[in-house]
Amino acid sequence: MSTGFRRSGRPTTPMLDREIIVRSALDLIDDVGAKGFSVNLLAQRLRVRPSSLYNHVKGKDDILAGVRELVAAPIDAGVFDNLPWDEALMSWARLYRAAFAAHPQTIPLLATQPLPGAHSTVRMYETVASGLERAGWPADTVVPLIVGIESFILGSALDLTAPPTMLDPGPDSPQAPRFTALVHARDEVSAAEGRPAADLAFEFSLTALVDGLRARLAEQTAASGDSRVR
Amino acid sequence: MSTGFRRSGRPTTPMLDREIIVRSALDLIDDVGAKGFSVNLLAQRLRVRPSSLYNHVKGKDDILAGVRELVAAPIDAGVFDNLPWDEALMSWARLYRAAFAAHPQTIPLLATQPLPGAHSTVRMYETVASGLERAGWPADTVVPLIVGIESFILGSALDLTAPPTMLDPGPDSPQAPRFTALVHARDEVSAAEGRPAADLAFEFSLTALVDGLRARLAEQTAASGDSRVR
DNA sequence: TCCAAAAACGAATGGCATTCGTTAAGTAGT
DNA sequence: ACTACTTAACGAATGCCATTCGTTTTTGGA
Repeated sequence: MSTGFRRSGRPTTPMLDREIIVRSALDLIDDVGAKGFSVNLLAQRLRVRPSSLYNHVKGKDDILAGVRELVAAPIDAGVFDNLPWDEALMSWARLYRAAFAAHPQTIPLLATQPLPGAHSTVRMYETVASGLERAGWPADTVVPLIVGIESFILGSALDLTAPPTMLDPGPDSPQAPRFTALVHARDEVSAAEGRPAADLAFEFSLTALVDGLRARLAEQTAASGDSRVR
Repeated sequence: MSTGFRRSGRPTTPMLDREIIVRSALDLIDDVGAKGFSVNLLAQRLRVRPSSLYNHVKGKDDILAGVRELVAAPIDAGVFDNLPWDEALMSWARLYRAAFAAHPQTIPLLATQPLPGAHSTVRMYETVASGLERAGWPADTVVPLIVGIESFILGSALDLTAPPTMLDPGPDSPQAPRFTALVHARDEVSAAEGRPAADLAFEFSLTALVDGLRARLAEQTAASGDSRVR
């Protein structure tokens, strides 16, 4: 019968490994938010002293890198192998945003820190880039396109962390009558369709962005007399 | 002759006010980066004990809110009063991004924290929203449009904090041959034009986004038989 | 069987934001 | 001019944080 604490010395069965730590960290962030997350609290949850974690993990940044991999895991670029580039791009963008939307509390923690050179990440970029190149995008435009849409996705993810309604101090703010009215118009549509306003904004701009890209590609292939597959 | 330190008690001439603190904070962040910034270090720069700051400012978050106002000050939505909506939107987006690009170290600090309800911010939204409404955008689409383009801008600002070149581990990474080649193609264009790659990506996608928006508006006004100014 | 590595603890370090009590100087009212 | 209040600085203390190091115990391979 355990007395509830453990003396010094290696335990008979290990309490920790990287996997356990990282998964528990994600749970903790989901529970207490980015601001509340700390290594000490994580150790407490794992029934372990904070210093024990450092046998498996380099430090807080390393833990967050692991959390990032976990959150990003469901982002599958495989759609680029099966769909036309424009449909694939939209699917990928939705998956990407949905992955972060599933853990909105992690966004402030993960958005800033530079992305990991993890294999999975590089493989994803390779798939997306190859798909766009195959579709006929000029070599020097593929990476800017990816960077641009990724910026949009990440910015939209950040938007998820903002308070749900943009601004609504008093019954209506006399400072910005038009803006206030337009926010209400948006909210009504959101309520009528039963979808969060942030989702509608994302779809609206994603559609516009991809429409614009389609037009640009058509223009470019017409000008160069190029004829590629899809 | 001062001995270099000050005893307790109110000083003969005040050392601090909110303005001084906030401006110095921005300078400090520009110098030492988001990670290096701390209230203690700021106090040290101001030749003052940390606790003195709390006579003028509520805390670190309050300081950052002030920094945000400072950084965002040059974002002028006045273009919406003088230009067609699409040109105004692009000008505004460039100003917005440039404001953050002028202080890239602040981005990790400011991107996450929810935006302030400052008067200047609300006024800006009012101007933008009114401009778009005047141009014929349906009431329920104006706010989604603003949210979308703002997400893109903020995401692009975050991109500025990332290492300049996206990925380039060895001479070429065998994991992602196409992607690596396409990064190089982008870098060559960037070098040839003498502009940072991030700028080109921003312009590329901003153009596509606004192109898509233009098409959507044309479609909508045609469908509804509407005829507005501009 | 012995020994190095692994994996836990416990104590300590230095940094952090913030609070509180103290002190001294301006300020307003009598 | 004396008093009382407010202002704005200091100094000490609190409680949190991430991280390091030395110690202890157990495991697993030679």
